[in-house]
Amino acid sequence: MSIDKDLFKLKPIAYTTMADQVENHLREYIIKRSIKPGDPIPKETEIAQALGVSRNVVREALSRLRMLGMIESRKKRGMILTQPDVMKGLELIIHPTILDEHVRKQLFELRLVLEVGLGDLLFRRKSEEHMKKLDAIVEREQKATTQIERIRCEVDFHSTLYDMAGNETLKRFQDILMPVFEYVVEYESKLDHTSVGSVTHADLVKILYDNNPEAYPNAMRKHLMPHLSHL
Amino acid sequence: MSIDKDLFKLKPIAYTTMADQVENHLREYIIKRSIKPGDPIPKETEIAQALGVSRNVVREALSRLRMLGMIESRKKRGMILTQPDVMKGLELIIHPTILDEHVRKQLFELRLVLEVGLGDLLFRRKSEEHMKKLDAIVEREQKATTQIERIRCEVDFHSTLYDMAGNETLKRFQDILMPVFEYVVEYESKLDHTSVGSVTHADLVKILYDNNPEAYPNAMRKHLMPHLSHL
DNA sequence: AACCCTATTAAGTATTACATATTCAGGTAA
DNA sequence: TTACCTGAATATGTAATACTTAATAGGGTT
Repeated sequence: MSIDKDLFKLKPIAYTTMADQVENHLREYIIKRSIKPGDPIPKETEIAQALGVSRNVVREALSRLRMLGMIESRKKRGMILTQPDVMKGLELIIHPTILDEHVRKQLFELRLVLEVGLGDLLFRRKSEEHMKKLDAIVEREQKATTQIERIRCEVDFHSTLYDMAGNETLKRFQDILMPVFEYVVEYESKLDHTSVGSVTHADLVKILYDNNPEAYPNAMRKHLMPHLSHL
Repeated sequence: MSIDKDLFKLKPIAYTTMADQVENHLREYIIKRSIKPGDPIPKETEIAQALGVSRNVVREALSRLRMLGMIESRKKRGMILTQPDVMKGLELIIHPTILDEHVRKQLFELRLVLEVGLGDLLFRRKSEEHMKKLDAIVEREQKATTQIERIRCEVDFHSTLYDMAGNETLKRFQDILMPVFEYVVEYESKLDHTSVGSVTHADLVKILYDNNPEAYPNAMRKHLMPHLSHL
C-alpha cells in the first residue's frame, strides 16, 4: 500500500518516446474528430509542425498505424483513414515459434470454447453446399488409410464449420490461430491421444441435418472430450 | 477466371515500402534463428548496413515491432526480443467508433459463441471466491432499482464468468471487446429487448453449484436467447 | 474538347549531426 | 581492499536537410 512499494513495482520505467506520444495523439485526433474511413488526415509535415516534433518521429507513428491497416498513403494524395481488419493485429503477433507454451495452451482452450458455442450460428446459416461439403469430408475420412489423411480431414471438417458460421471475423480468427493449434495437436498426439471422442464427425453432421440446436453443444463437447479432459 | 479480370481486382497496386521489407526481414530473421525472449537482436546501424537501407527505414520497422511488444530497447544495451502480449494487436485496433456496424455485429456474435462454450473451463476452475462473487452480484441485481444498476450487474456477472474461466488470454480478449459490446447492448436496448431470457443469472449460478456441465451450454443459450434470436 | 507537357505536391529514402542514457573502466580516497 | 566518483564509449532517440518518386493539377497546343 505504501508509495515506495508501488514505485518498486514499476518496470525499469515506462519510458515513452516521442513516437509513442504522437501515435496516441493521432489516435485521439481520429476519434475526437470522428474521422471515418476514406477521410483524409493531415500531411506529415503539418503534423510534425503542429506537434513540434521532427517529421522523422511522425513517420514512425504513422508507420505503425499503416501496419495495422488503419491508414493508407499515396504519393501525392496524402493519407486517408481506412477500415482496419480487426484481426490484423493478431495476425502480426501470432507465430507459433514465438509464443510460449502457456499462451499456446490458452489459445487452444479458446478454440475449444469457440467450437462448443458455435452451434447457433451454424444452424442459422448452414446451406446445402456446406452440408454437402461436410458429407464429402466424412466420406473421405472413412476411406482414409493414413494418419496424415485423417488429420487433414479433421482440419478440413472443423474449418468448414467455421465457414458455415458465416462470420468472417470469426473465420479469420480461426485461420490465424490454426498454426498454433497444429502445434498443440502434434504435441498431444505424441502423448497418447490418437483416440477420438465418442461422438464422431458423422454424428455431428446428423445433428446439423436434424436441425437440433439443443443437441449440438454437448455433442461437440463429447467430440472434443479427449482435449477437454486435458484441461 | 480470366487473367485480366484478376488484374483489375488488384488494388491500386500493392506497393511495398522499404520499411515493410525490413519488417518482414526482421520477422524472418527472428523465426529462422529461433531467437527467444530475452535474446538480443542486432543494432540499428548493423541492420541498416546489412540490408543496405538507411537507419531511418530500419527504425520505422523496429518501431512497429516495438509497438506490438515484440521487442524492447534500452539506450545502450541495444534491443532484446520480448514475449509479446498476443492480444496487444487487437487492443490497438479495436475502438468502437472506428469499426463499422458490420464488424461490431460479428464481434458481438463472437462473444455469444464464447459464453455458450465457456462451460467446461468454468467447471474445472471455479473456486469458492468466484461463486461467492457471483452470489453477491445476483443479490445486488435483485435489489437493484434502476436500469443502470441492472446493466452494471449484467456486465459484472458475465465479466466474472470470464475471470472464473482461468484463461488470461480469453479474459483479455473479453476486456478488449467489452466496449464494443456496450455499444451493441445500447443499440439493442433501444429496440425492444429490455426483456431477459427465460434462464436467469441465478439459474446459471445454480448449475455451477450443481457441477452440471451438461446443463450449462443450453442454459446459457436460453439466457442469451434475446440476443441469439437477433442473428 | 481532347491531348500532352510541365510544375507542384506529399510521401519515401538517405545522410548527418547531436542529445541522452547506460554501461564499463579507471582512478582516487577511506 | 573496498567504496565511490568520474569520464569515455556506445546505442538509441530526435532533429534537420536534401533528394527521389509518383500522382495530381493546370496550362497550353492542336
